[in-house]
Amino acid sequence: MNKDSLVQFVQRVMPISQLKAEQLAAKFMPMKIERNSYLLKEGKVCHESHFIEKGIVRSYIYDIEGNEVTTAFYTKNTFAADLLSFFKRAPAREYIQAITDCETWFITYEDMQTSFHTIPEFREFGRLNIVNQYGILKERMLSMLQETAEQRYSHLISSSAEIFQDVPLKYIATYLGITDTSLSRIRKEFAKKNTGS
Amino acid sequence: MNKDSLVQFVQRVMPISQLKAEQLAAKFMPMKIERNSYLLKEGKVCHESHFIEKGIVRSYIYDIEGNEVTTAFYTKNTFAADLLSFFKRAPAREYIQAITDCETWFITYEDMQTSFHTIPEFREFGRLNIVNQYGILKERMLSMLQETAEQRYSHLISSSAEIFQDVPLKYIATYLGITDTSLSRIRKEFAKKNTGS
DNA sequence: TTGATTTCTTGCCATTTGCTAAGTGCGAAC
DNA sequence: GTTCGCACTTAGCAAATGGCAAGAAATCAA
Repeated sequence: MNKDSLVQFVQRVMPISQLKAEQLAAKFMPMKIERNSYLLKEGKVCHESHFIEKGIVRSYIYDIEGNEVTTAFYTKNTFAADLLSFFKRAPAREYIQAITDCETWFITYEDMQTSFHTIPEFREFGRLNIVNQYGILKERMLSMLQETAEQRYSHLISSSAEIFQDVPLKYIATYLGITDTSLSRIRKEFAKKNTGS
Repeated sequence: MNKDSLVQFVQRVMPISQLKAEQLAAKFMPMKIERNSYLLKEGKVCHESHFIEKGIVRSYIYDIEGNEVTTAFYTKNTFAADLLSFFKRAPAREYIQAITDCETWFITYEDMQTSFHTIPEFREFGRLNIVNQYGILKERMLSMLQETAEQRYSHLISSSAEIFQDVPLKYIATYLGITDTSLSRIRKEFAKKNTGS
């Protein structure tokens, strides 16, 4: 397992030399995570941010009635962490769980703080990463505001088809803000519409 | 107009001495904004971040069908800006408009970058601010995933009653992800339920 | 393999929300 | 004061989604 994809990720986030990008990437350590194991549990402080090299991860919380609600999926070339807990050093409300076996590059909060102080580019990288997460969330917020469940499903399947290979549909349903029953119906309709084409 | 509320805001975001907080606040300049005027228009890069001293601001975009969708309300003691445009120096998709006459303390991107380089506490303040915005958005995302429109309305009215004094209901409706028709019905039901108590 | 468990689908009906259109009320402009 | 425009409400019907329960399919463990 080499760091190419992480280095390339850094370079996509901001303009930076290969050398500098490799310097940033050097601060990350490899980890293998078993299917179903947890990167984070509710009540704990999130100490690590994981760049996913391979595998699928999801985060979820329990709502007031005790139902699981999937808050995010993390796949290849994304960072999995509870940003709020990680940066505010506060207990997490979420669980973060590996859905498949995963390989990640991770950094601890302490190492990141050290790098923030010593490497200006790291600060910029960190800030842009948070901003990008914010952007993703905002995009999703908009889709909740204006789109139907079927449209959200359609977008998800075209942007993240790989999720459907490994993630149980009931998790995808709560991510889309609907019940597994509704998702099942939507899939049926969707398949009908997209068969002929 | 003095900077007390801004100084106090800084101190709520992070533990910091009065003196340091005042140093940070010193970087902000006052501005008066007229009702209905724009802090930002779609296509422009967001150059300023405004701490709202007084007044109400909303941000909105046009969806694919050309309908306005309210993306956020900003009231006293919050920062109004298009984070994505501001930090990525990219054209904004949103409009940000004053709903009432406003008074703000603002900082430009350039001044902020300078302060980031020279004042470590400013970096921390900036980062925590973004993280907090992320947290607010995440909270709202969760409410979209799990709550009914009436529950979202109920929460908004208890957390931000001041919005209802000045903001047309049709803007609040799109913020809640419903039509003004539905909001009207919900308000009727809500009033009925909460009359006796 | 077999049985048990979980996931997914389906049907029925209730509820929520949207769409369209009409009507009401209020304030601004003349 | 009258008229116009805008915001808001209301009504009737259609579409989307949820709740519940039963059954089918897939998965897991022994």
